[in-house]
Amino acid sequence: MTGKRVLTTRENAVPALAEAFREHGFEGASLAVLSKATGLGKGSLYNFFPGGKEEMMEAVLADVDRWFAATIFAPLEQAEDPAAAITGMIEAVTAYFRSGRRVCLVGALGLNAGGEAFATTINGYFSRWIEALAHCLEVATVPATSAAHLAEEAVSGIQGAIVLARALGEADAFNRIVERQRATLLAAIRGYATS
Amino acid sequence: MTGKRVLTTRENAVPALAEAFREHGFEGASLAVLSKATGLGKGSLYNFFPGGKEEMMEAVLADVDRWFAATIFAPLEQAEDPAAAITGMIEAVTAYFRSGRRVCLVGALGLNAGGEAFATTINGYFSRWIEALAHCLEVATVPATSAAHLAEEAVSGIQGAIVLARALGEADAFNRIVERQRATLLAAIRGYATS
DNA sequence: ATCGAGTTGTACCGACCGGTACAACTTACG
DNA sequence: CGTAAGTTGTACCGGTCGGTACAACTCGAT
Repeated sequence: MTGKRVLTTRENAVPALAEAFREHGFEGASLAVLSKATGLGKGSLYNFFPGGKEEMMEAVLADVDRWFAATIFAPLEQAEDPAAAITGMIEAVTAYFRSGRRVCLVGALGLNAGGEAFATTINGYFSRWIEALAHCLEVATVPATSAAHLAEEAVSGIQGAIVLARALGEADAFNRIVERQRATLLAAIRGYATS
Repeated sequence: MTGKRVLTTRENAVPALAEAFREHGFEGASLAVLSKATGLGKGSLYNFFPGGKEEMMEAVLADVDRWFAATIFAPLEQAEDPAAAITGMIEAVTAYFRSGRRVCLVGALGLNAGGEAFATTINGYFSRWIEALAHCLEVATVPATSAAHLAEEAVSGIQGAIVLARALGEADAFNRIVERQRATLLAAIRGYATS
């Protein structure tokens, strides 16, 4: 226990790894790419992440999950002000995904095979998001089944907005779609719960 | 011009290539994978696709585009019976994507970098889909701006449904979401065009 | 100054990558 | 049957993959 943390890098490198995985995918992000992205040599990377790429991705996913839990899930779950929580979610998501220019790491990982190793993490990410949003809607006037459907649709819609905005190279498409999601959710809160 | 087509394979191999690209992505689909998927050796593959993987993907995308144009876009564009065209679109899409178990090749290609080489094809696929659906809605009572928004939202929603169903490993999620899209579109046709 | 735990770059490994070359084969036509 | 165009498997190329080994280095504690 002499040298503690000389330059403290492991947690420091995670955001750079996340960006690299987002841009190139899990299989596409070679060690050369990850090394350049972090500024660390292979030796350093394997020193911090002995499990290799898989452990790096696990660390990234844990970091992403922590961020979403604190910034998005928690406000929805406590839901003292449902409308504000939903508006906050939309704004946070728009900023985080940079209007669709930035890919959702978890969603993309679930699409391409090779993400099977992280299946439970991926499932948990979306499950918790949907449940948190549904709970927030239930705290408002929305009945349980409608809340579940609306939540599922909103989370799905955000993912679709990312795909479409990327495909069209049109960030405004993301903003438009997500804004409509917000309006739908807020309308439901105000008592227009559909069947 | 003696040997015509001995076993006529080029067009015959495209569906197998498409499945391989869907399952492994563009970068993840190695020549070994493609060879096994098609049952053809590397020599045969390069005989039919001298441009390598890129030409194979182009052929696959052209095939996908042909299928969508004939099965989905054309009925929307002629739109003699808008409601029937929309219901047909939803049913065809559900069958094609196997309730989300099957990935949308074009959407996934747009997410992961490396699909940049096919950017215009990807853009065209989604643009035409949205425009065809919007035109179909316009043929019904829906005003132009609402039609454009609804169409954009529906196509985006289908992509999101694929992402979510895959992430949750729950095919029913796809069916639920897509069914709601159908209901929304048909409701709009019946005159409930929103702002 | 010395030591040792922690950190880093670099050389290297076998495996596999996309792609090429080419000999062996199949087949239609004369 | 002979031949040539078309098709196929296989060996091979340089390069890169993920991962390992290890010597050189940093730096706080003594």
